[in-house]
Amino acid sequence: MSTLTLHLPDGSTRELPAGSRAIDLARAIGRRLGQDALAATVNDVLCDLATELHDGDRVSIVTPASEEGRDVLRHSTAHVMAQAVTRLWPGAHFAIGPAIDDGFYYDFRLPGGARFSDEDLTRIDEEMRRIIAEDQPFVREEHSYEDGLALFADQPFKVEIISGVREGRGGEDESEVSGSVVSSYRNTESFRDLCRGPHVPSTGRLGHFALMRVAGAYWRGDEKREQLQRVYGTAWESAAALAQHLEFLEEAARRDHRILGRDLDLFSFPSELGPGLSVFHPRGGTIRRVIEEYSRSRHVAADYEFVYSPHITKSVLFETSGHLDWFSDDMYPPMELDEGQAYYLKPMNCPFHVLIFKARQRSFRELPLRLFEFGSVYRYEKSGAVHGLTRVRGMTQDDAHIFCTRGQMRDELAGLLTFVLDLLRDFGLNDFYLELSTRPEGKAVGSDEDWKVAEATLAEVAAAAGIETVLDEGGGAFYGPKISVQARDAIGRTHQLSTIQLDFQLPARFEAEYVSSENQRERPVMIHRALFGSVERFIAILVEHYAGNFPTWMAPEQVRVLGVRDDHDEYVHEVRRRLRAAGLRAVADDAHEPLGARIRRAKIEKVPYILVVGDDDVRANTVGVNSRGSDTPERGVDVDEFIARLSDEVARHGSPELSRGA
RNA sequence: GCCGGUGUGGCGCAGUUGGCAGCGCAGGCGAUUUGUAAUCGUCAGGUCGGGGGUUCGAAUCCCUCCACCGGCACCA
Repeated sequence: MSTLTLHLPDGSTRELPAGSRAIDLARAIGRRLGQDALAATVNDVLCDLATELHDGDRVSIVTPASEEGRDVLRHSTAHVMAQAVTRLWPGAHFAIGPAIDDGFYYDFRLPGGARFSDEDLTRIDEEMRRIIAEDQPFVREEHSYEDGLALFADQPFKVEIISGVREGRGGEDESEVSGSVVSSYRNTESFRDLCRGPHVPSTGRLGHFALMRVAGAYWRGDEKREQLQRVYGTAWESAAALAQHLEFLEEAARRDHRILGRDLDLFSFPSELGPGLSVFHPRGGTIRRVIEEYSRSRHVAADYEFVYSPHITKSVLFETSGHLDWFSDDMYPPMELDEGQAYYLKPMNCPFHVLIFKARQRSFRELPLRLFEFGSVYRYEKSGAVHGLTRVRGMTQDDAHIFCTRGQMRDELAGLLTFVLDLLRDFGLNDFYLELSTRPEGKAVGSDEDWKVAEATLAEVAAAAGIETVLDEGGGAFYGPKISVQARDAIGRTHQLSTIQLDFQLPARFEAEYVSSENQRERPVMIHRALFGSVERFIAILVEHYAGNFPTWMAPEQVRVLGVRDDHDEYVHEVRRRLRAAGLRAVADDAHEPLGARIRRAKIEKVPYILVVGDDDVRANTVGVNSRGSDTPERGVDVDEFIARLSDEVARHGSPELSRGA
């Protein structure tokens, strides 16, 4: 056959001479595409532009400004980095270097146990730019298993990868080795890397990258194995895209809740308390109280019962629950009391709620029984894990456990998911996807049958919710699978928020029972759920989502009242008194400073409304309104009208009746 | 826990080859009386993360511990 018929993504076909490669197709389609092309997808497989095409192939050309294109150029940039490092540190061993979100990394072992310093990043960067200027080709070569081992004989990590695949370990689809064929990419006579590809045609196509940081990383992610030196970089298709990403990182840094928490006087981590232990200051405390009160009101409306449990318990509770078997290393060590009785600080609330369920005989008529508690828990997080309010050693969960029959669980879960999403939307989060986490192999308890039913039920409910759902294989808890709600924040980052877990195990371990309509003792199903996760972490996410500009209903201080001169102070306090009488959080600033300075301070403190009052206002019973985010103040607003306006704004965001579906 | 980095008034920073710990903001006090993002002056505030060592002398050099930051691992 002398011509090939190729199918393009738009449904059209194109004829090319036999023996044509993907790059020939790109050039045939257009000169510009020929120049832009980085790789191709042939019959849904990503591959090099040099790939030879066959009659009937479905081909699309991969260009830089696409997910696949960025992946290819990031992965190729990682290879360039590996070459740069081996040039600078002859004898360096390199392990793996994949593309990741926003960039790439590569793991190295330097000769003599040397470590990268920050200055080394600059040297590596410069060397990489030299390699890019040399415009070295990426040449794919395939070798036999034995030749592959010989080629990489001086690279022990590569040898391990090659032989590992051969021995059937880690034969996943991302492998560089398939069957007996080992593929590599060669840039120069002296540098090649084991790789499945694809890569850009030559290093000259790269260059919009920045090396970010060096970090330690365990070989193969296993903490029992050697720790390597990992260099992270970011890489993009254009200088503009790179600049935009760096700007995004700066924006994220400006929103950092640890910084804003201090600047806005919300919370702190006194070193006297220890790592991961926070205190909430009055302003942060107000935000927290508003959030908690709102959550309570929504839970009341959804037929939850409110319960309370102590912070410590005898060990038997966590022996029965099984948590001591799994998590004792992550719990605060026990205190020995009463002749050797061990008491533990509680790391979670569920066993307490089971005891409340078991406190008396339960009838099917009581189910579903929904027990809610803002439960403070303590977990001995490893020292390297604590992070601001998002990973702490003491936190409060908005925790509830729902006891229901097997027949009820599907509807209960479906209703719960709606409840969760509604509540999160009320806090201004509205871009979600779900994650379905299944049985963790090797660390799960319970029968296969129970797990199957639980996973299937959750999958069904997730599907019915009509929200994008991704599978998290093996990510469930030891006692059951879970759905977690992932929320995207104002700058597009995702945070795992609510988790909903289905559990057949704890009721069995505690021998929880209810009496059915047939007068039989039956075992209830338990649903664990936390909507905020931890209140502390939720607040951290909201601080960053809003960049500290909390909506008025949550703002610690809603209004600040300033007089133009101090002889307006009496009226200032009068206005403040009326605002507070209307239930608004108002503060007067009567410091003897110029108005501009006091306005500036209020703006920096992100107060939603600044009221300025002067002679005209005293005379007319009005205020000047300077709203956050607006640079044109309103003058002469009637005080009662302002109060009504603000009360309405707060009520619309903060009441269950109005916010639900409104 | 592991790898790397950083610790100087509340915050942000400066501090030469080891030689009297400084600046700005914030804070107190006084003056100023201001219509929409910084009035002026003045005062106070530090065991330079803790401990040990070297030295005539340490914020500075060495050891060690702690905390924090970035990752890894972990995350009921």
